[in-house]
Amino acid sequence: MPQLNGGGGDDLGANDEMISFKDEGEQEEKISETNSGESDLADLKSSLVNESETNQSSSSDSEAERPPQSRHAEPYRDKSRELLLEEAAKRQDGGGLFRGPPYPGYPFFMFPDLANPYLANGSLSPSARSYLPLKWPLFDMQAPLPGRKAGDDSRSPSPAYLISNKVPVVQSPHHVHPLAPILTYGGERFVPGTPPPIPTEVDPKTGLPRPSHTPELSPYYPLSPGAMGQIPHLGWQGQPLYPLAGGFRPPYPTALVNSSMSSFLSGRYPPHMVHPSHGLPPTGIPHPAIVTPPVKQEAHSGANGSEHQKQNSKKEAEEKKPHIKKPLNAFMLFMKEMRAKVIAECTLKESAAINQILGRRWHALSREEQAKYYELARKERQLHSQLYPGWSARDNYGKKKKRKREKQPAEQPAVIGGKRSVLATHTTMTAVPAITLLTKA
DNA sequence: GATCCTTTGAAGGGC
DNA sequence: GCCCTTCAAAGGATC
Repeated sequence: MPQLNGGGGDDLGANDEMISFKDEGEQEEKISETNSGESDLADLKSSLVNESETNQSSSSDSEAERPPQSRHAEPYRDKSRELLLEEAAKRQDGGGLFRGPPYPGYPFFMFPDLANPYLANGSLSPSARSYLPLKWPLFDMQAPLPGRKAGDDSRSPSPAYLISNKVPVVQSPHHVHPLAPILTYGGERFVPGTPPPIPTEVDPKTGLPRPSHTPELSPYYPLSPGAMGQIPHLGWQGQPLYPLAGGFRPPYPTALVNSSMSSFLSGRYPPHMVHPSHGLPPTGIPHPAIVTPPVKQEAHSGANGSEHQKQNSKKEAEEKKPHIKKPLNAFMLFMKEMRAKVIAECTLKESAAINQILGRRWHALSREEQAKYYELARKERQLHSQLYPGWSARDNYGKKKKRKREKQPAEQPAVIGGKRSVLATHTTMTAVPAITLLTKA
């Protein structure tokens, strides 16, 4: 269990999160990756292409030689890492000064007045002004981007790749904030110049009407805090953001900015109002972790009588329960951030291959960088638990139907679930997990 | 259309 | 406390 410190301080150093992952082999790998830059990408790509070569030269890969459970067998308890986390905590809680966030993934942590970015006269505070362009770079801010005139960009205001829900294979890094994926839990872009029909638009996925932001809404959302409750979700890919206190909506309640999350949530989102059975926070904005299952229209045959109807109604009631997803862990947050970048760099689209690359990059991250993701994930879990007190990850068990995996002899590690794992045979890197998977089975 | 693949981490049950 | 299983994201591949 994560050791969430219920006390006043922000528990930044959940020790159990600091898992050892650096053995000698990985250090070597890290060094090599650091030195070679993107060479690992090219290596991996070539390895994915050239199966036989990789298999024959697998001994060079340090990860392949690493004991499968080494990371878990040696839990990381480095004091220096704890100190780093403490330092991060101090920066978050005590600073009060907006500094360039060492990790842009959660700049709001460094933004002490996010909860109330308004001055007494109702205008946006200077710090909020400086923050918002960072937070929503897709907005046409008053200050144009360097080398780009405002309103002069042919890609603006509504380039196709901004409208698309899909992550473009190649996209301009100037337009998409590198952290947009993890900032918003999705890919639905906010397009300043192409306001959707008013007052509602239909979610293509759910088919349900959803409110849309209107042109009246400034990109800065300089609304009074009271008015913000009326603002519909600003998430993308149909996935709303977390509810927001204050004048605009970051992916998490701005209570994350400081350590007053508990008071914020207790005052704004009483547990009974955010209970899973309810599914919606008081703003009417569902948590991004919620996925409402589509209502199936089943043909009722009157022959089976009430028994069948009872079963159906029970089934329907089960289906109507909003599916609250697990909060993302550190690696998932990292993946959301980096996926588009990797896709753009290597033109790979297959998630399995991309995830392998991301896994290597994850290991290549410095401890400080990883700690930031761990911290972000911890906040995520904390918020999730506050929003859905009764929720358990176990609730989602069995909702994903999985095919039964046939047990395979250890001599055939590349065959998983009756299907040949191409990637596992392509790279020694994945041979270990594949084997581990089989041994588990 | 559903599931697999692939990654890491969190969580919970079983022993 | 350790081990195992499941799920979280993502999209092409496969069933």
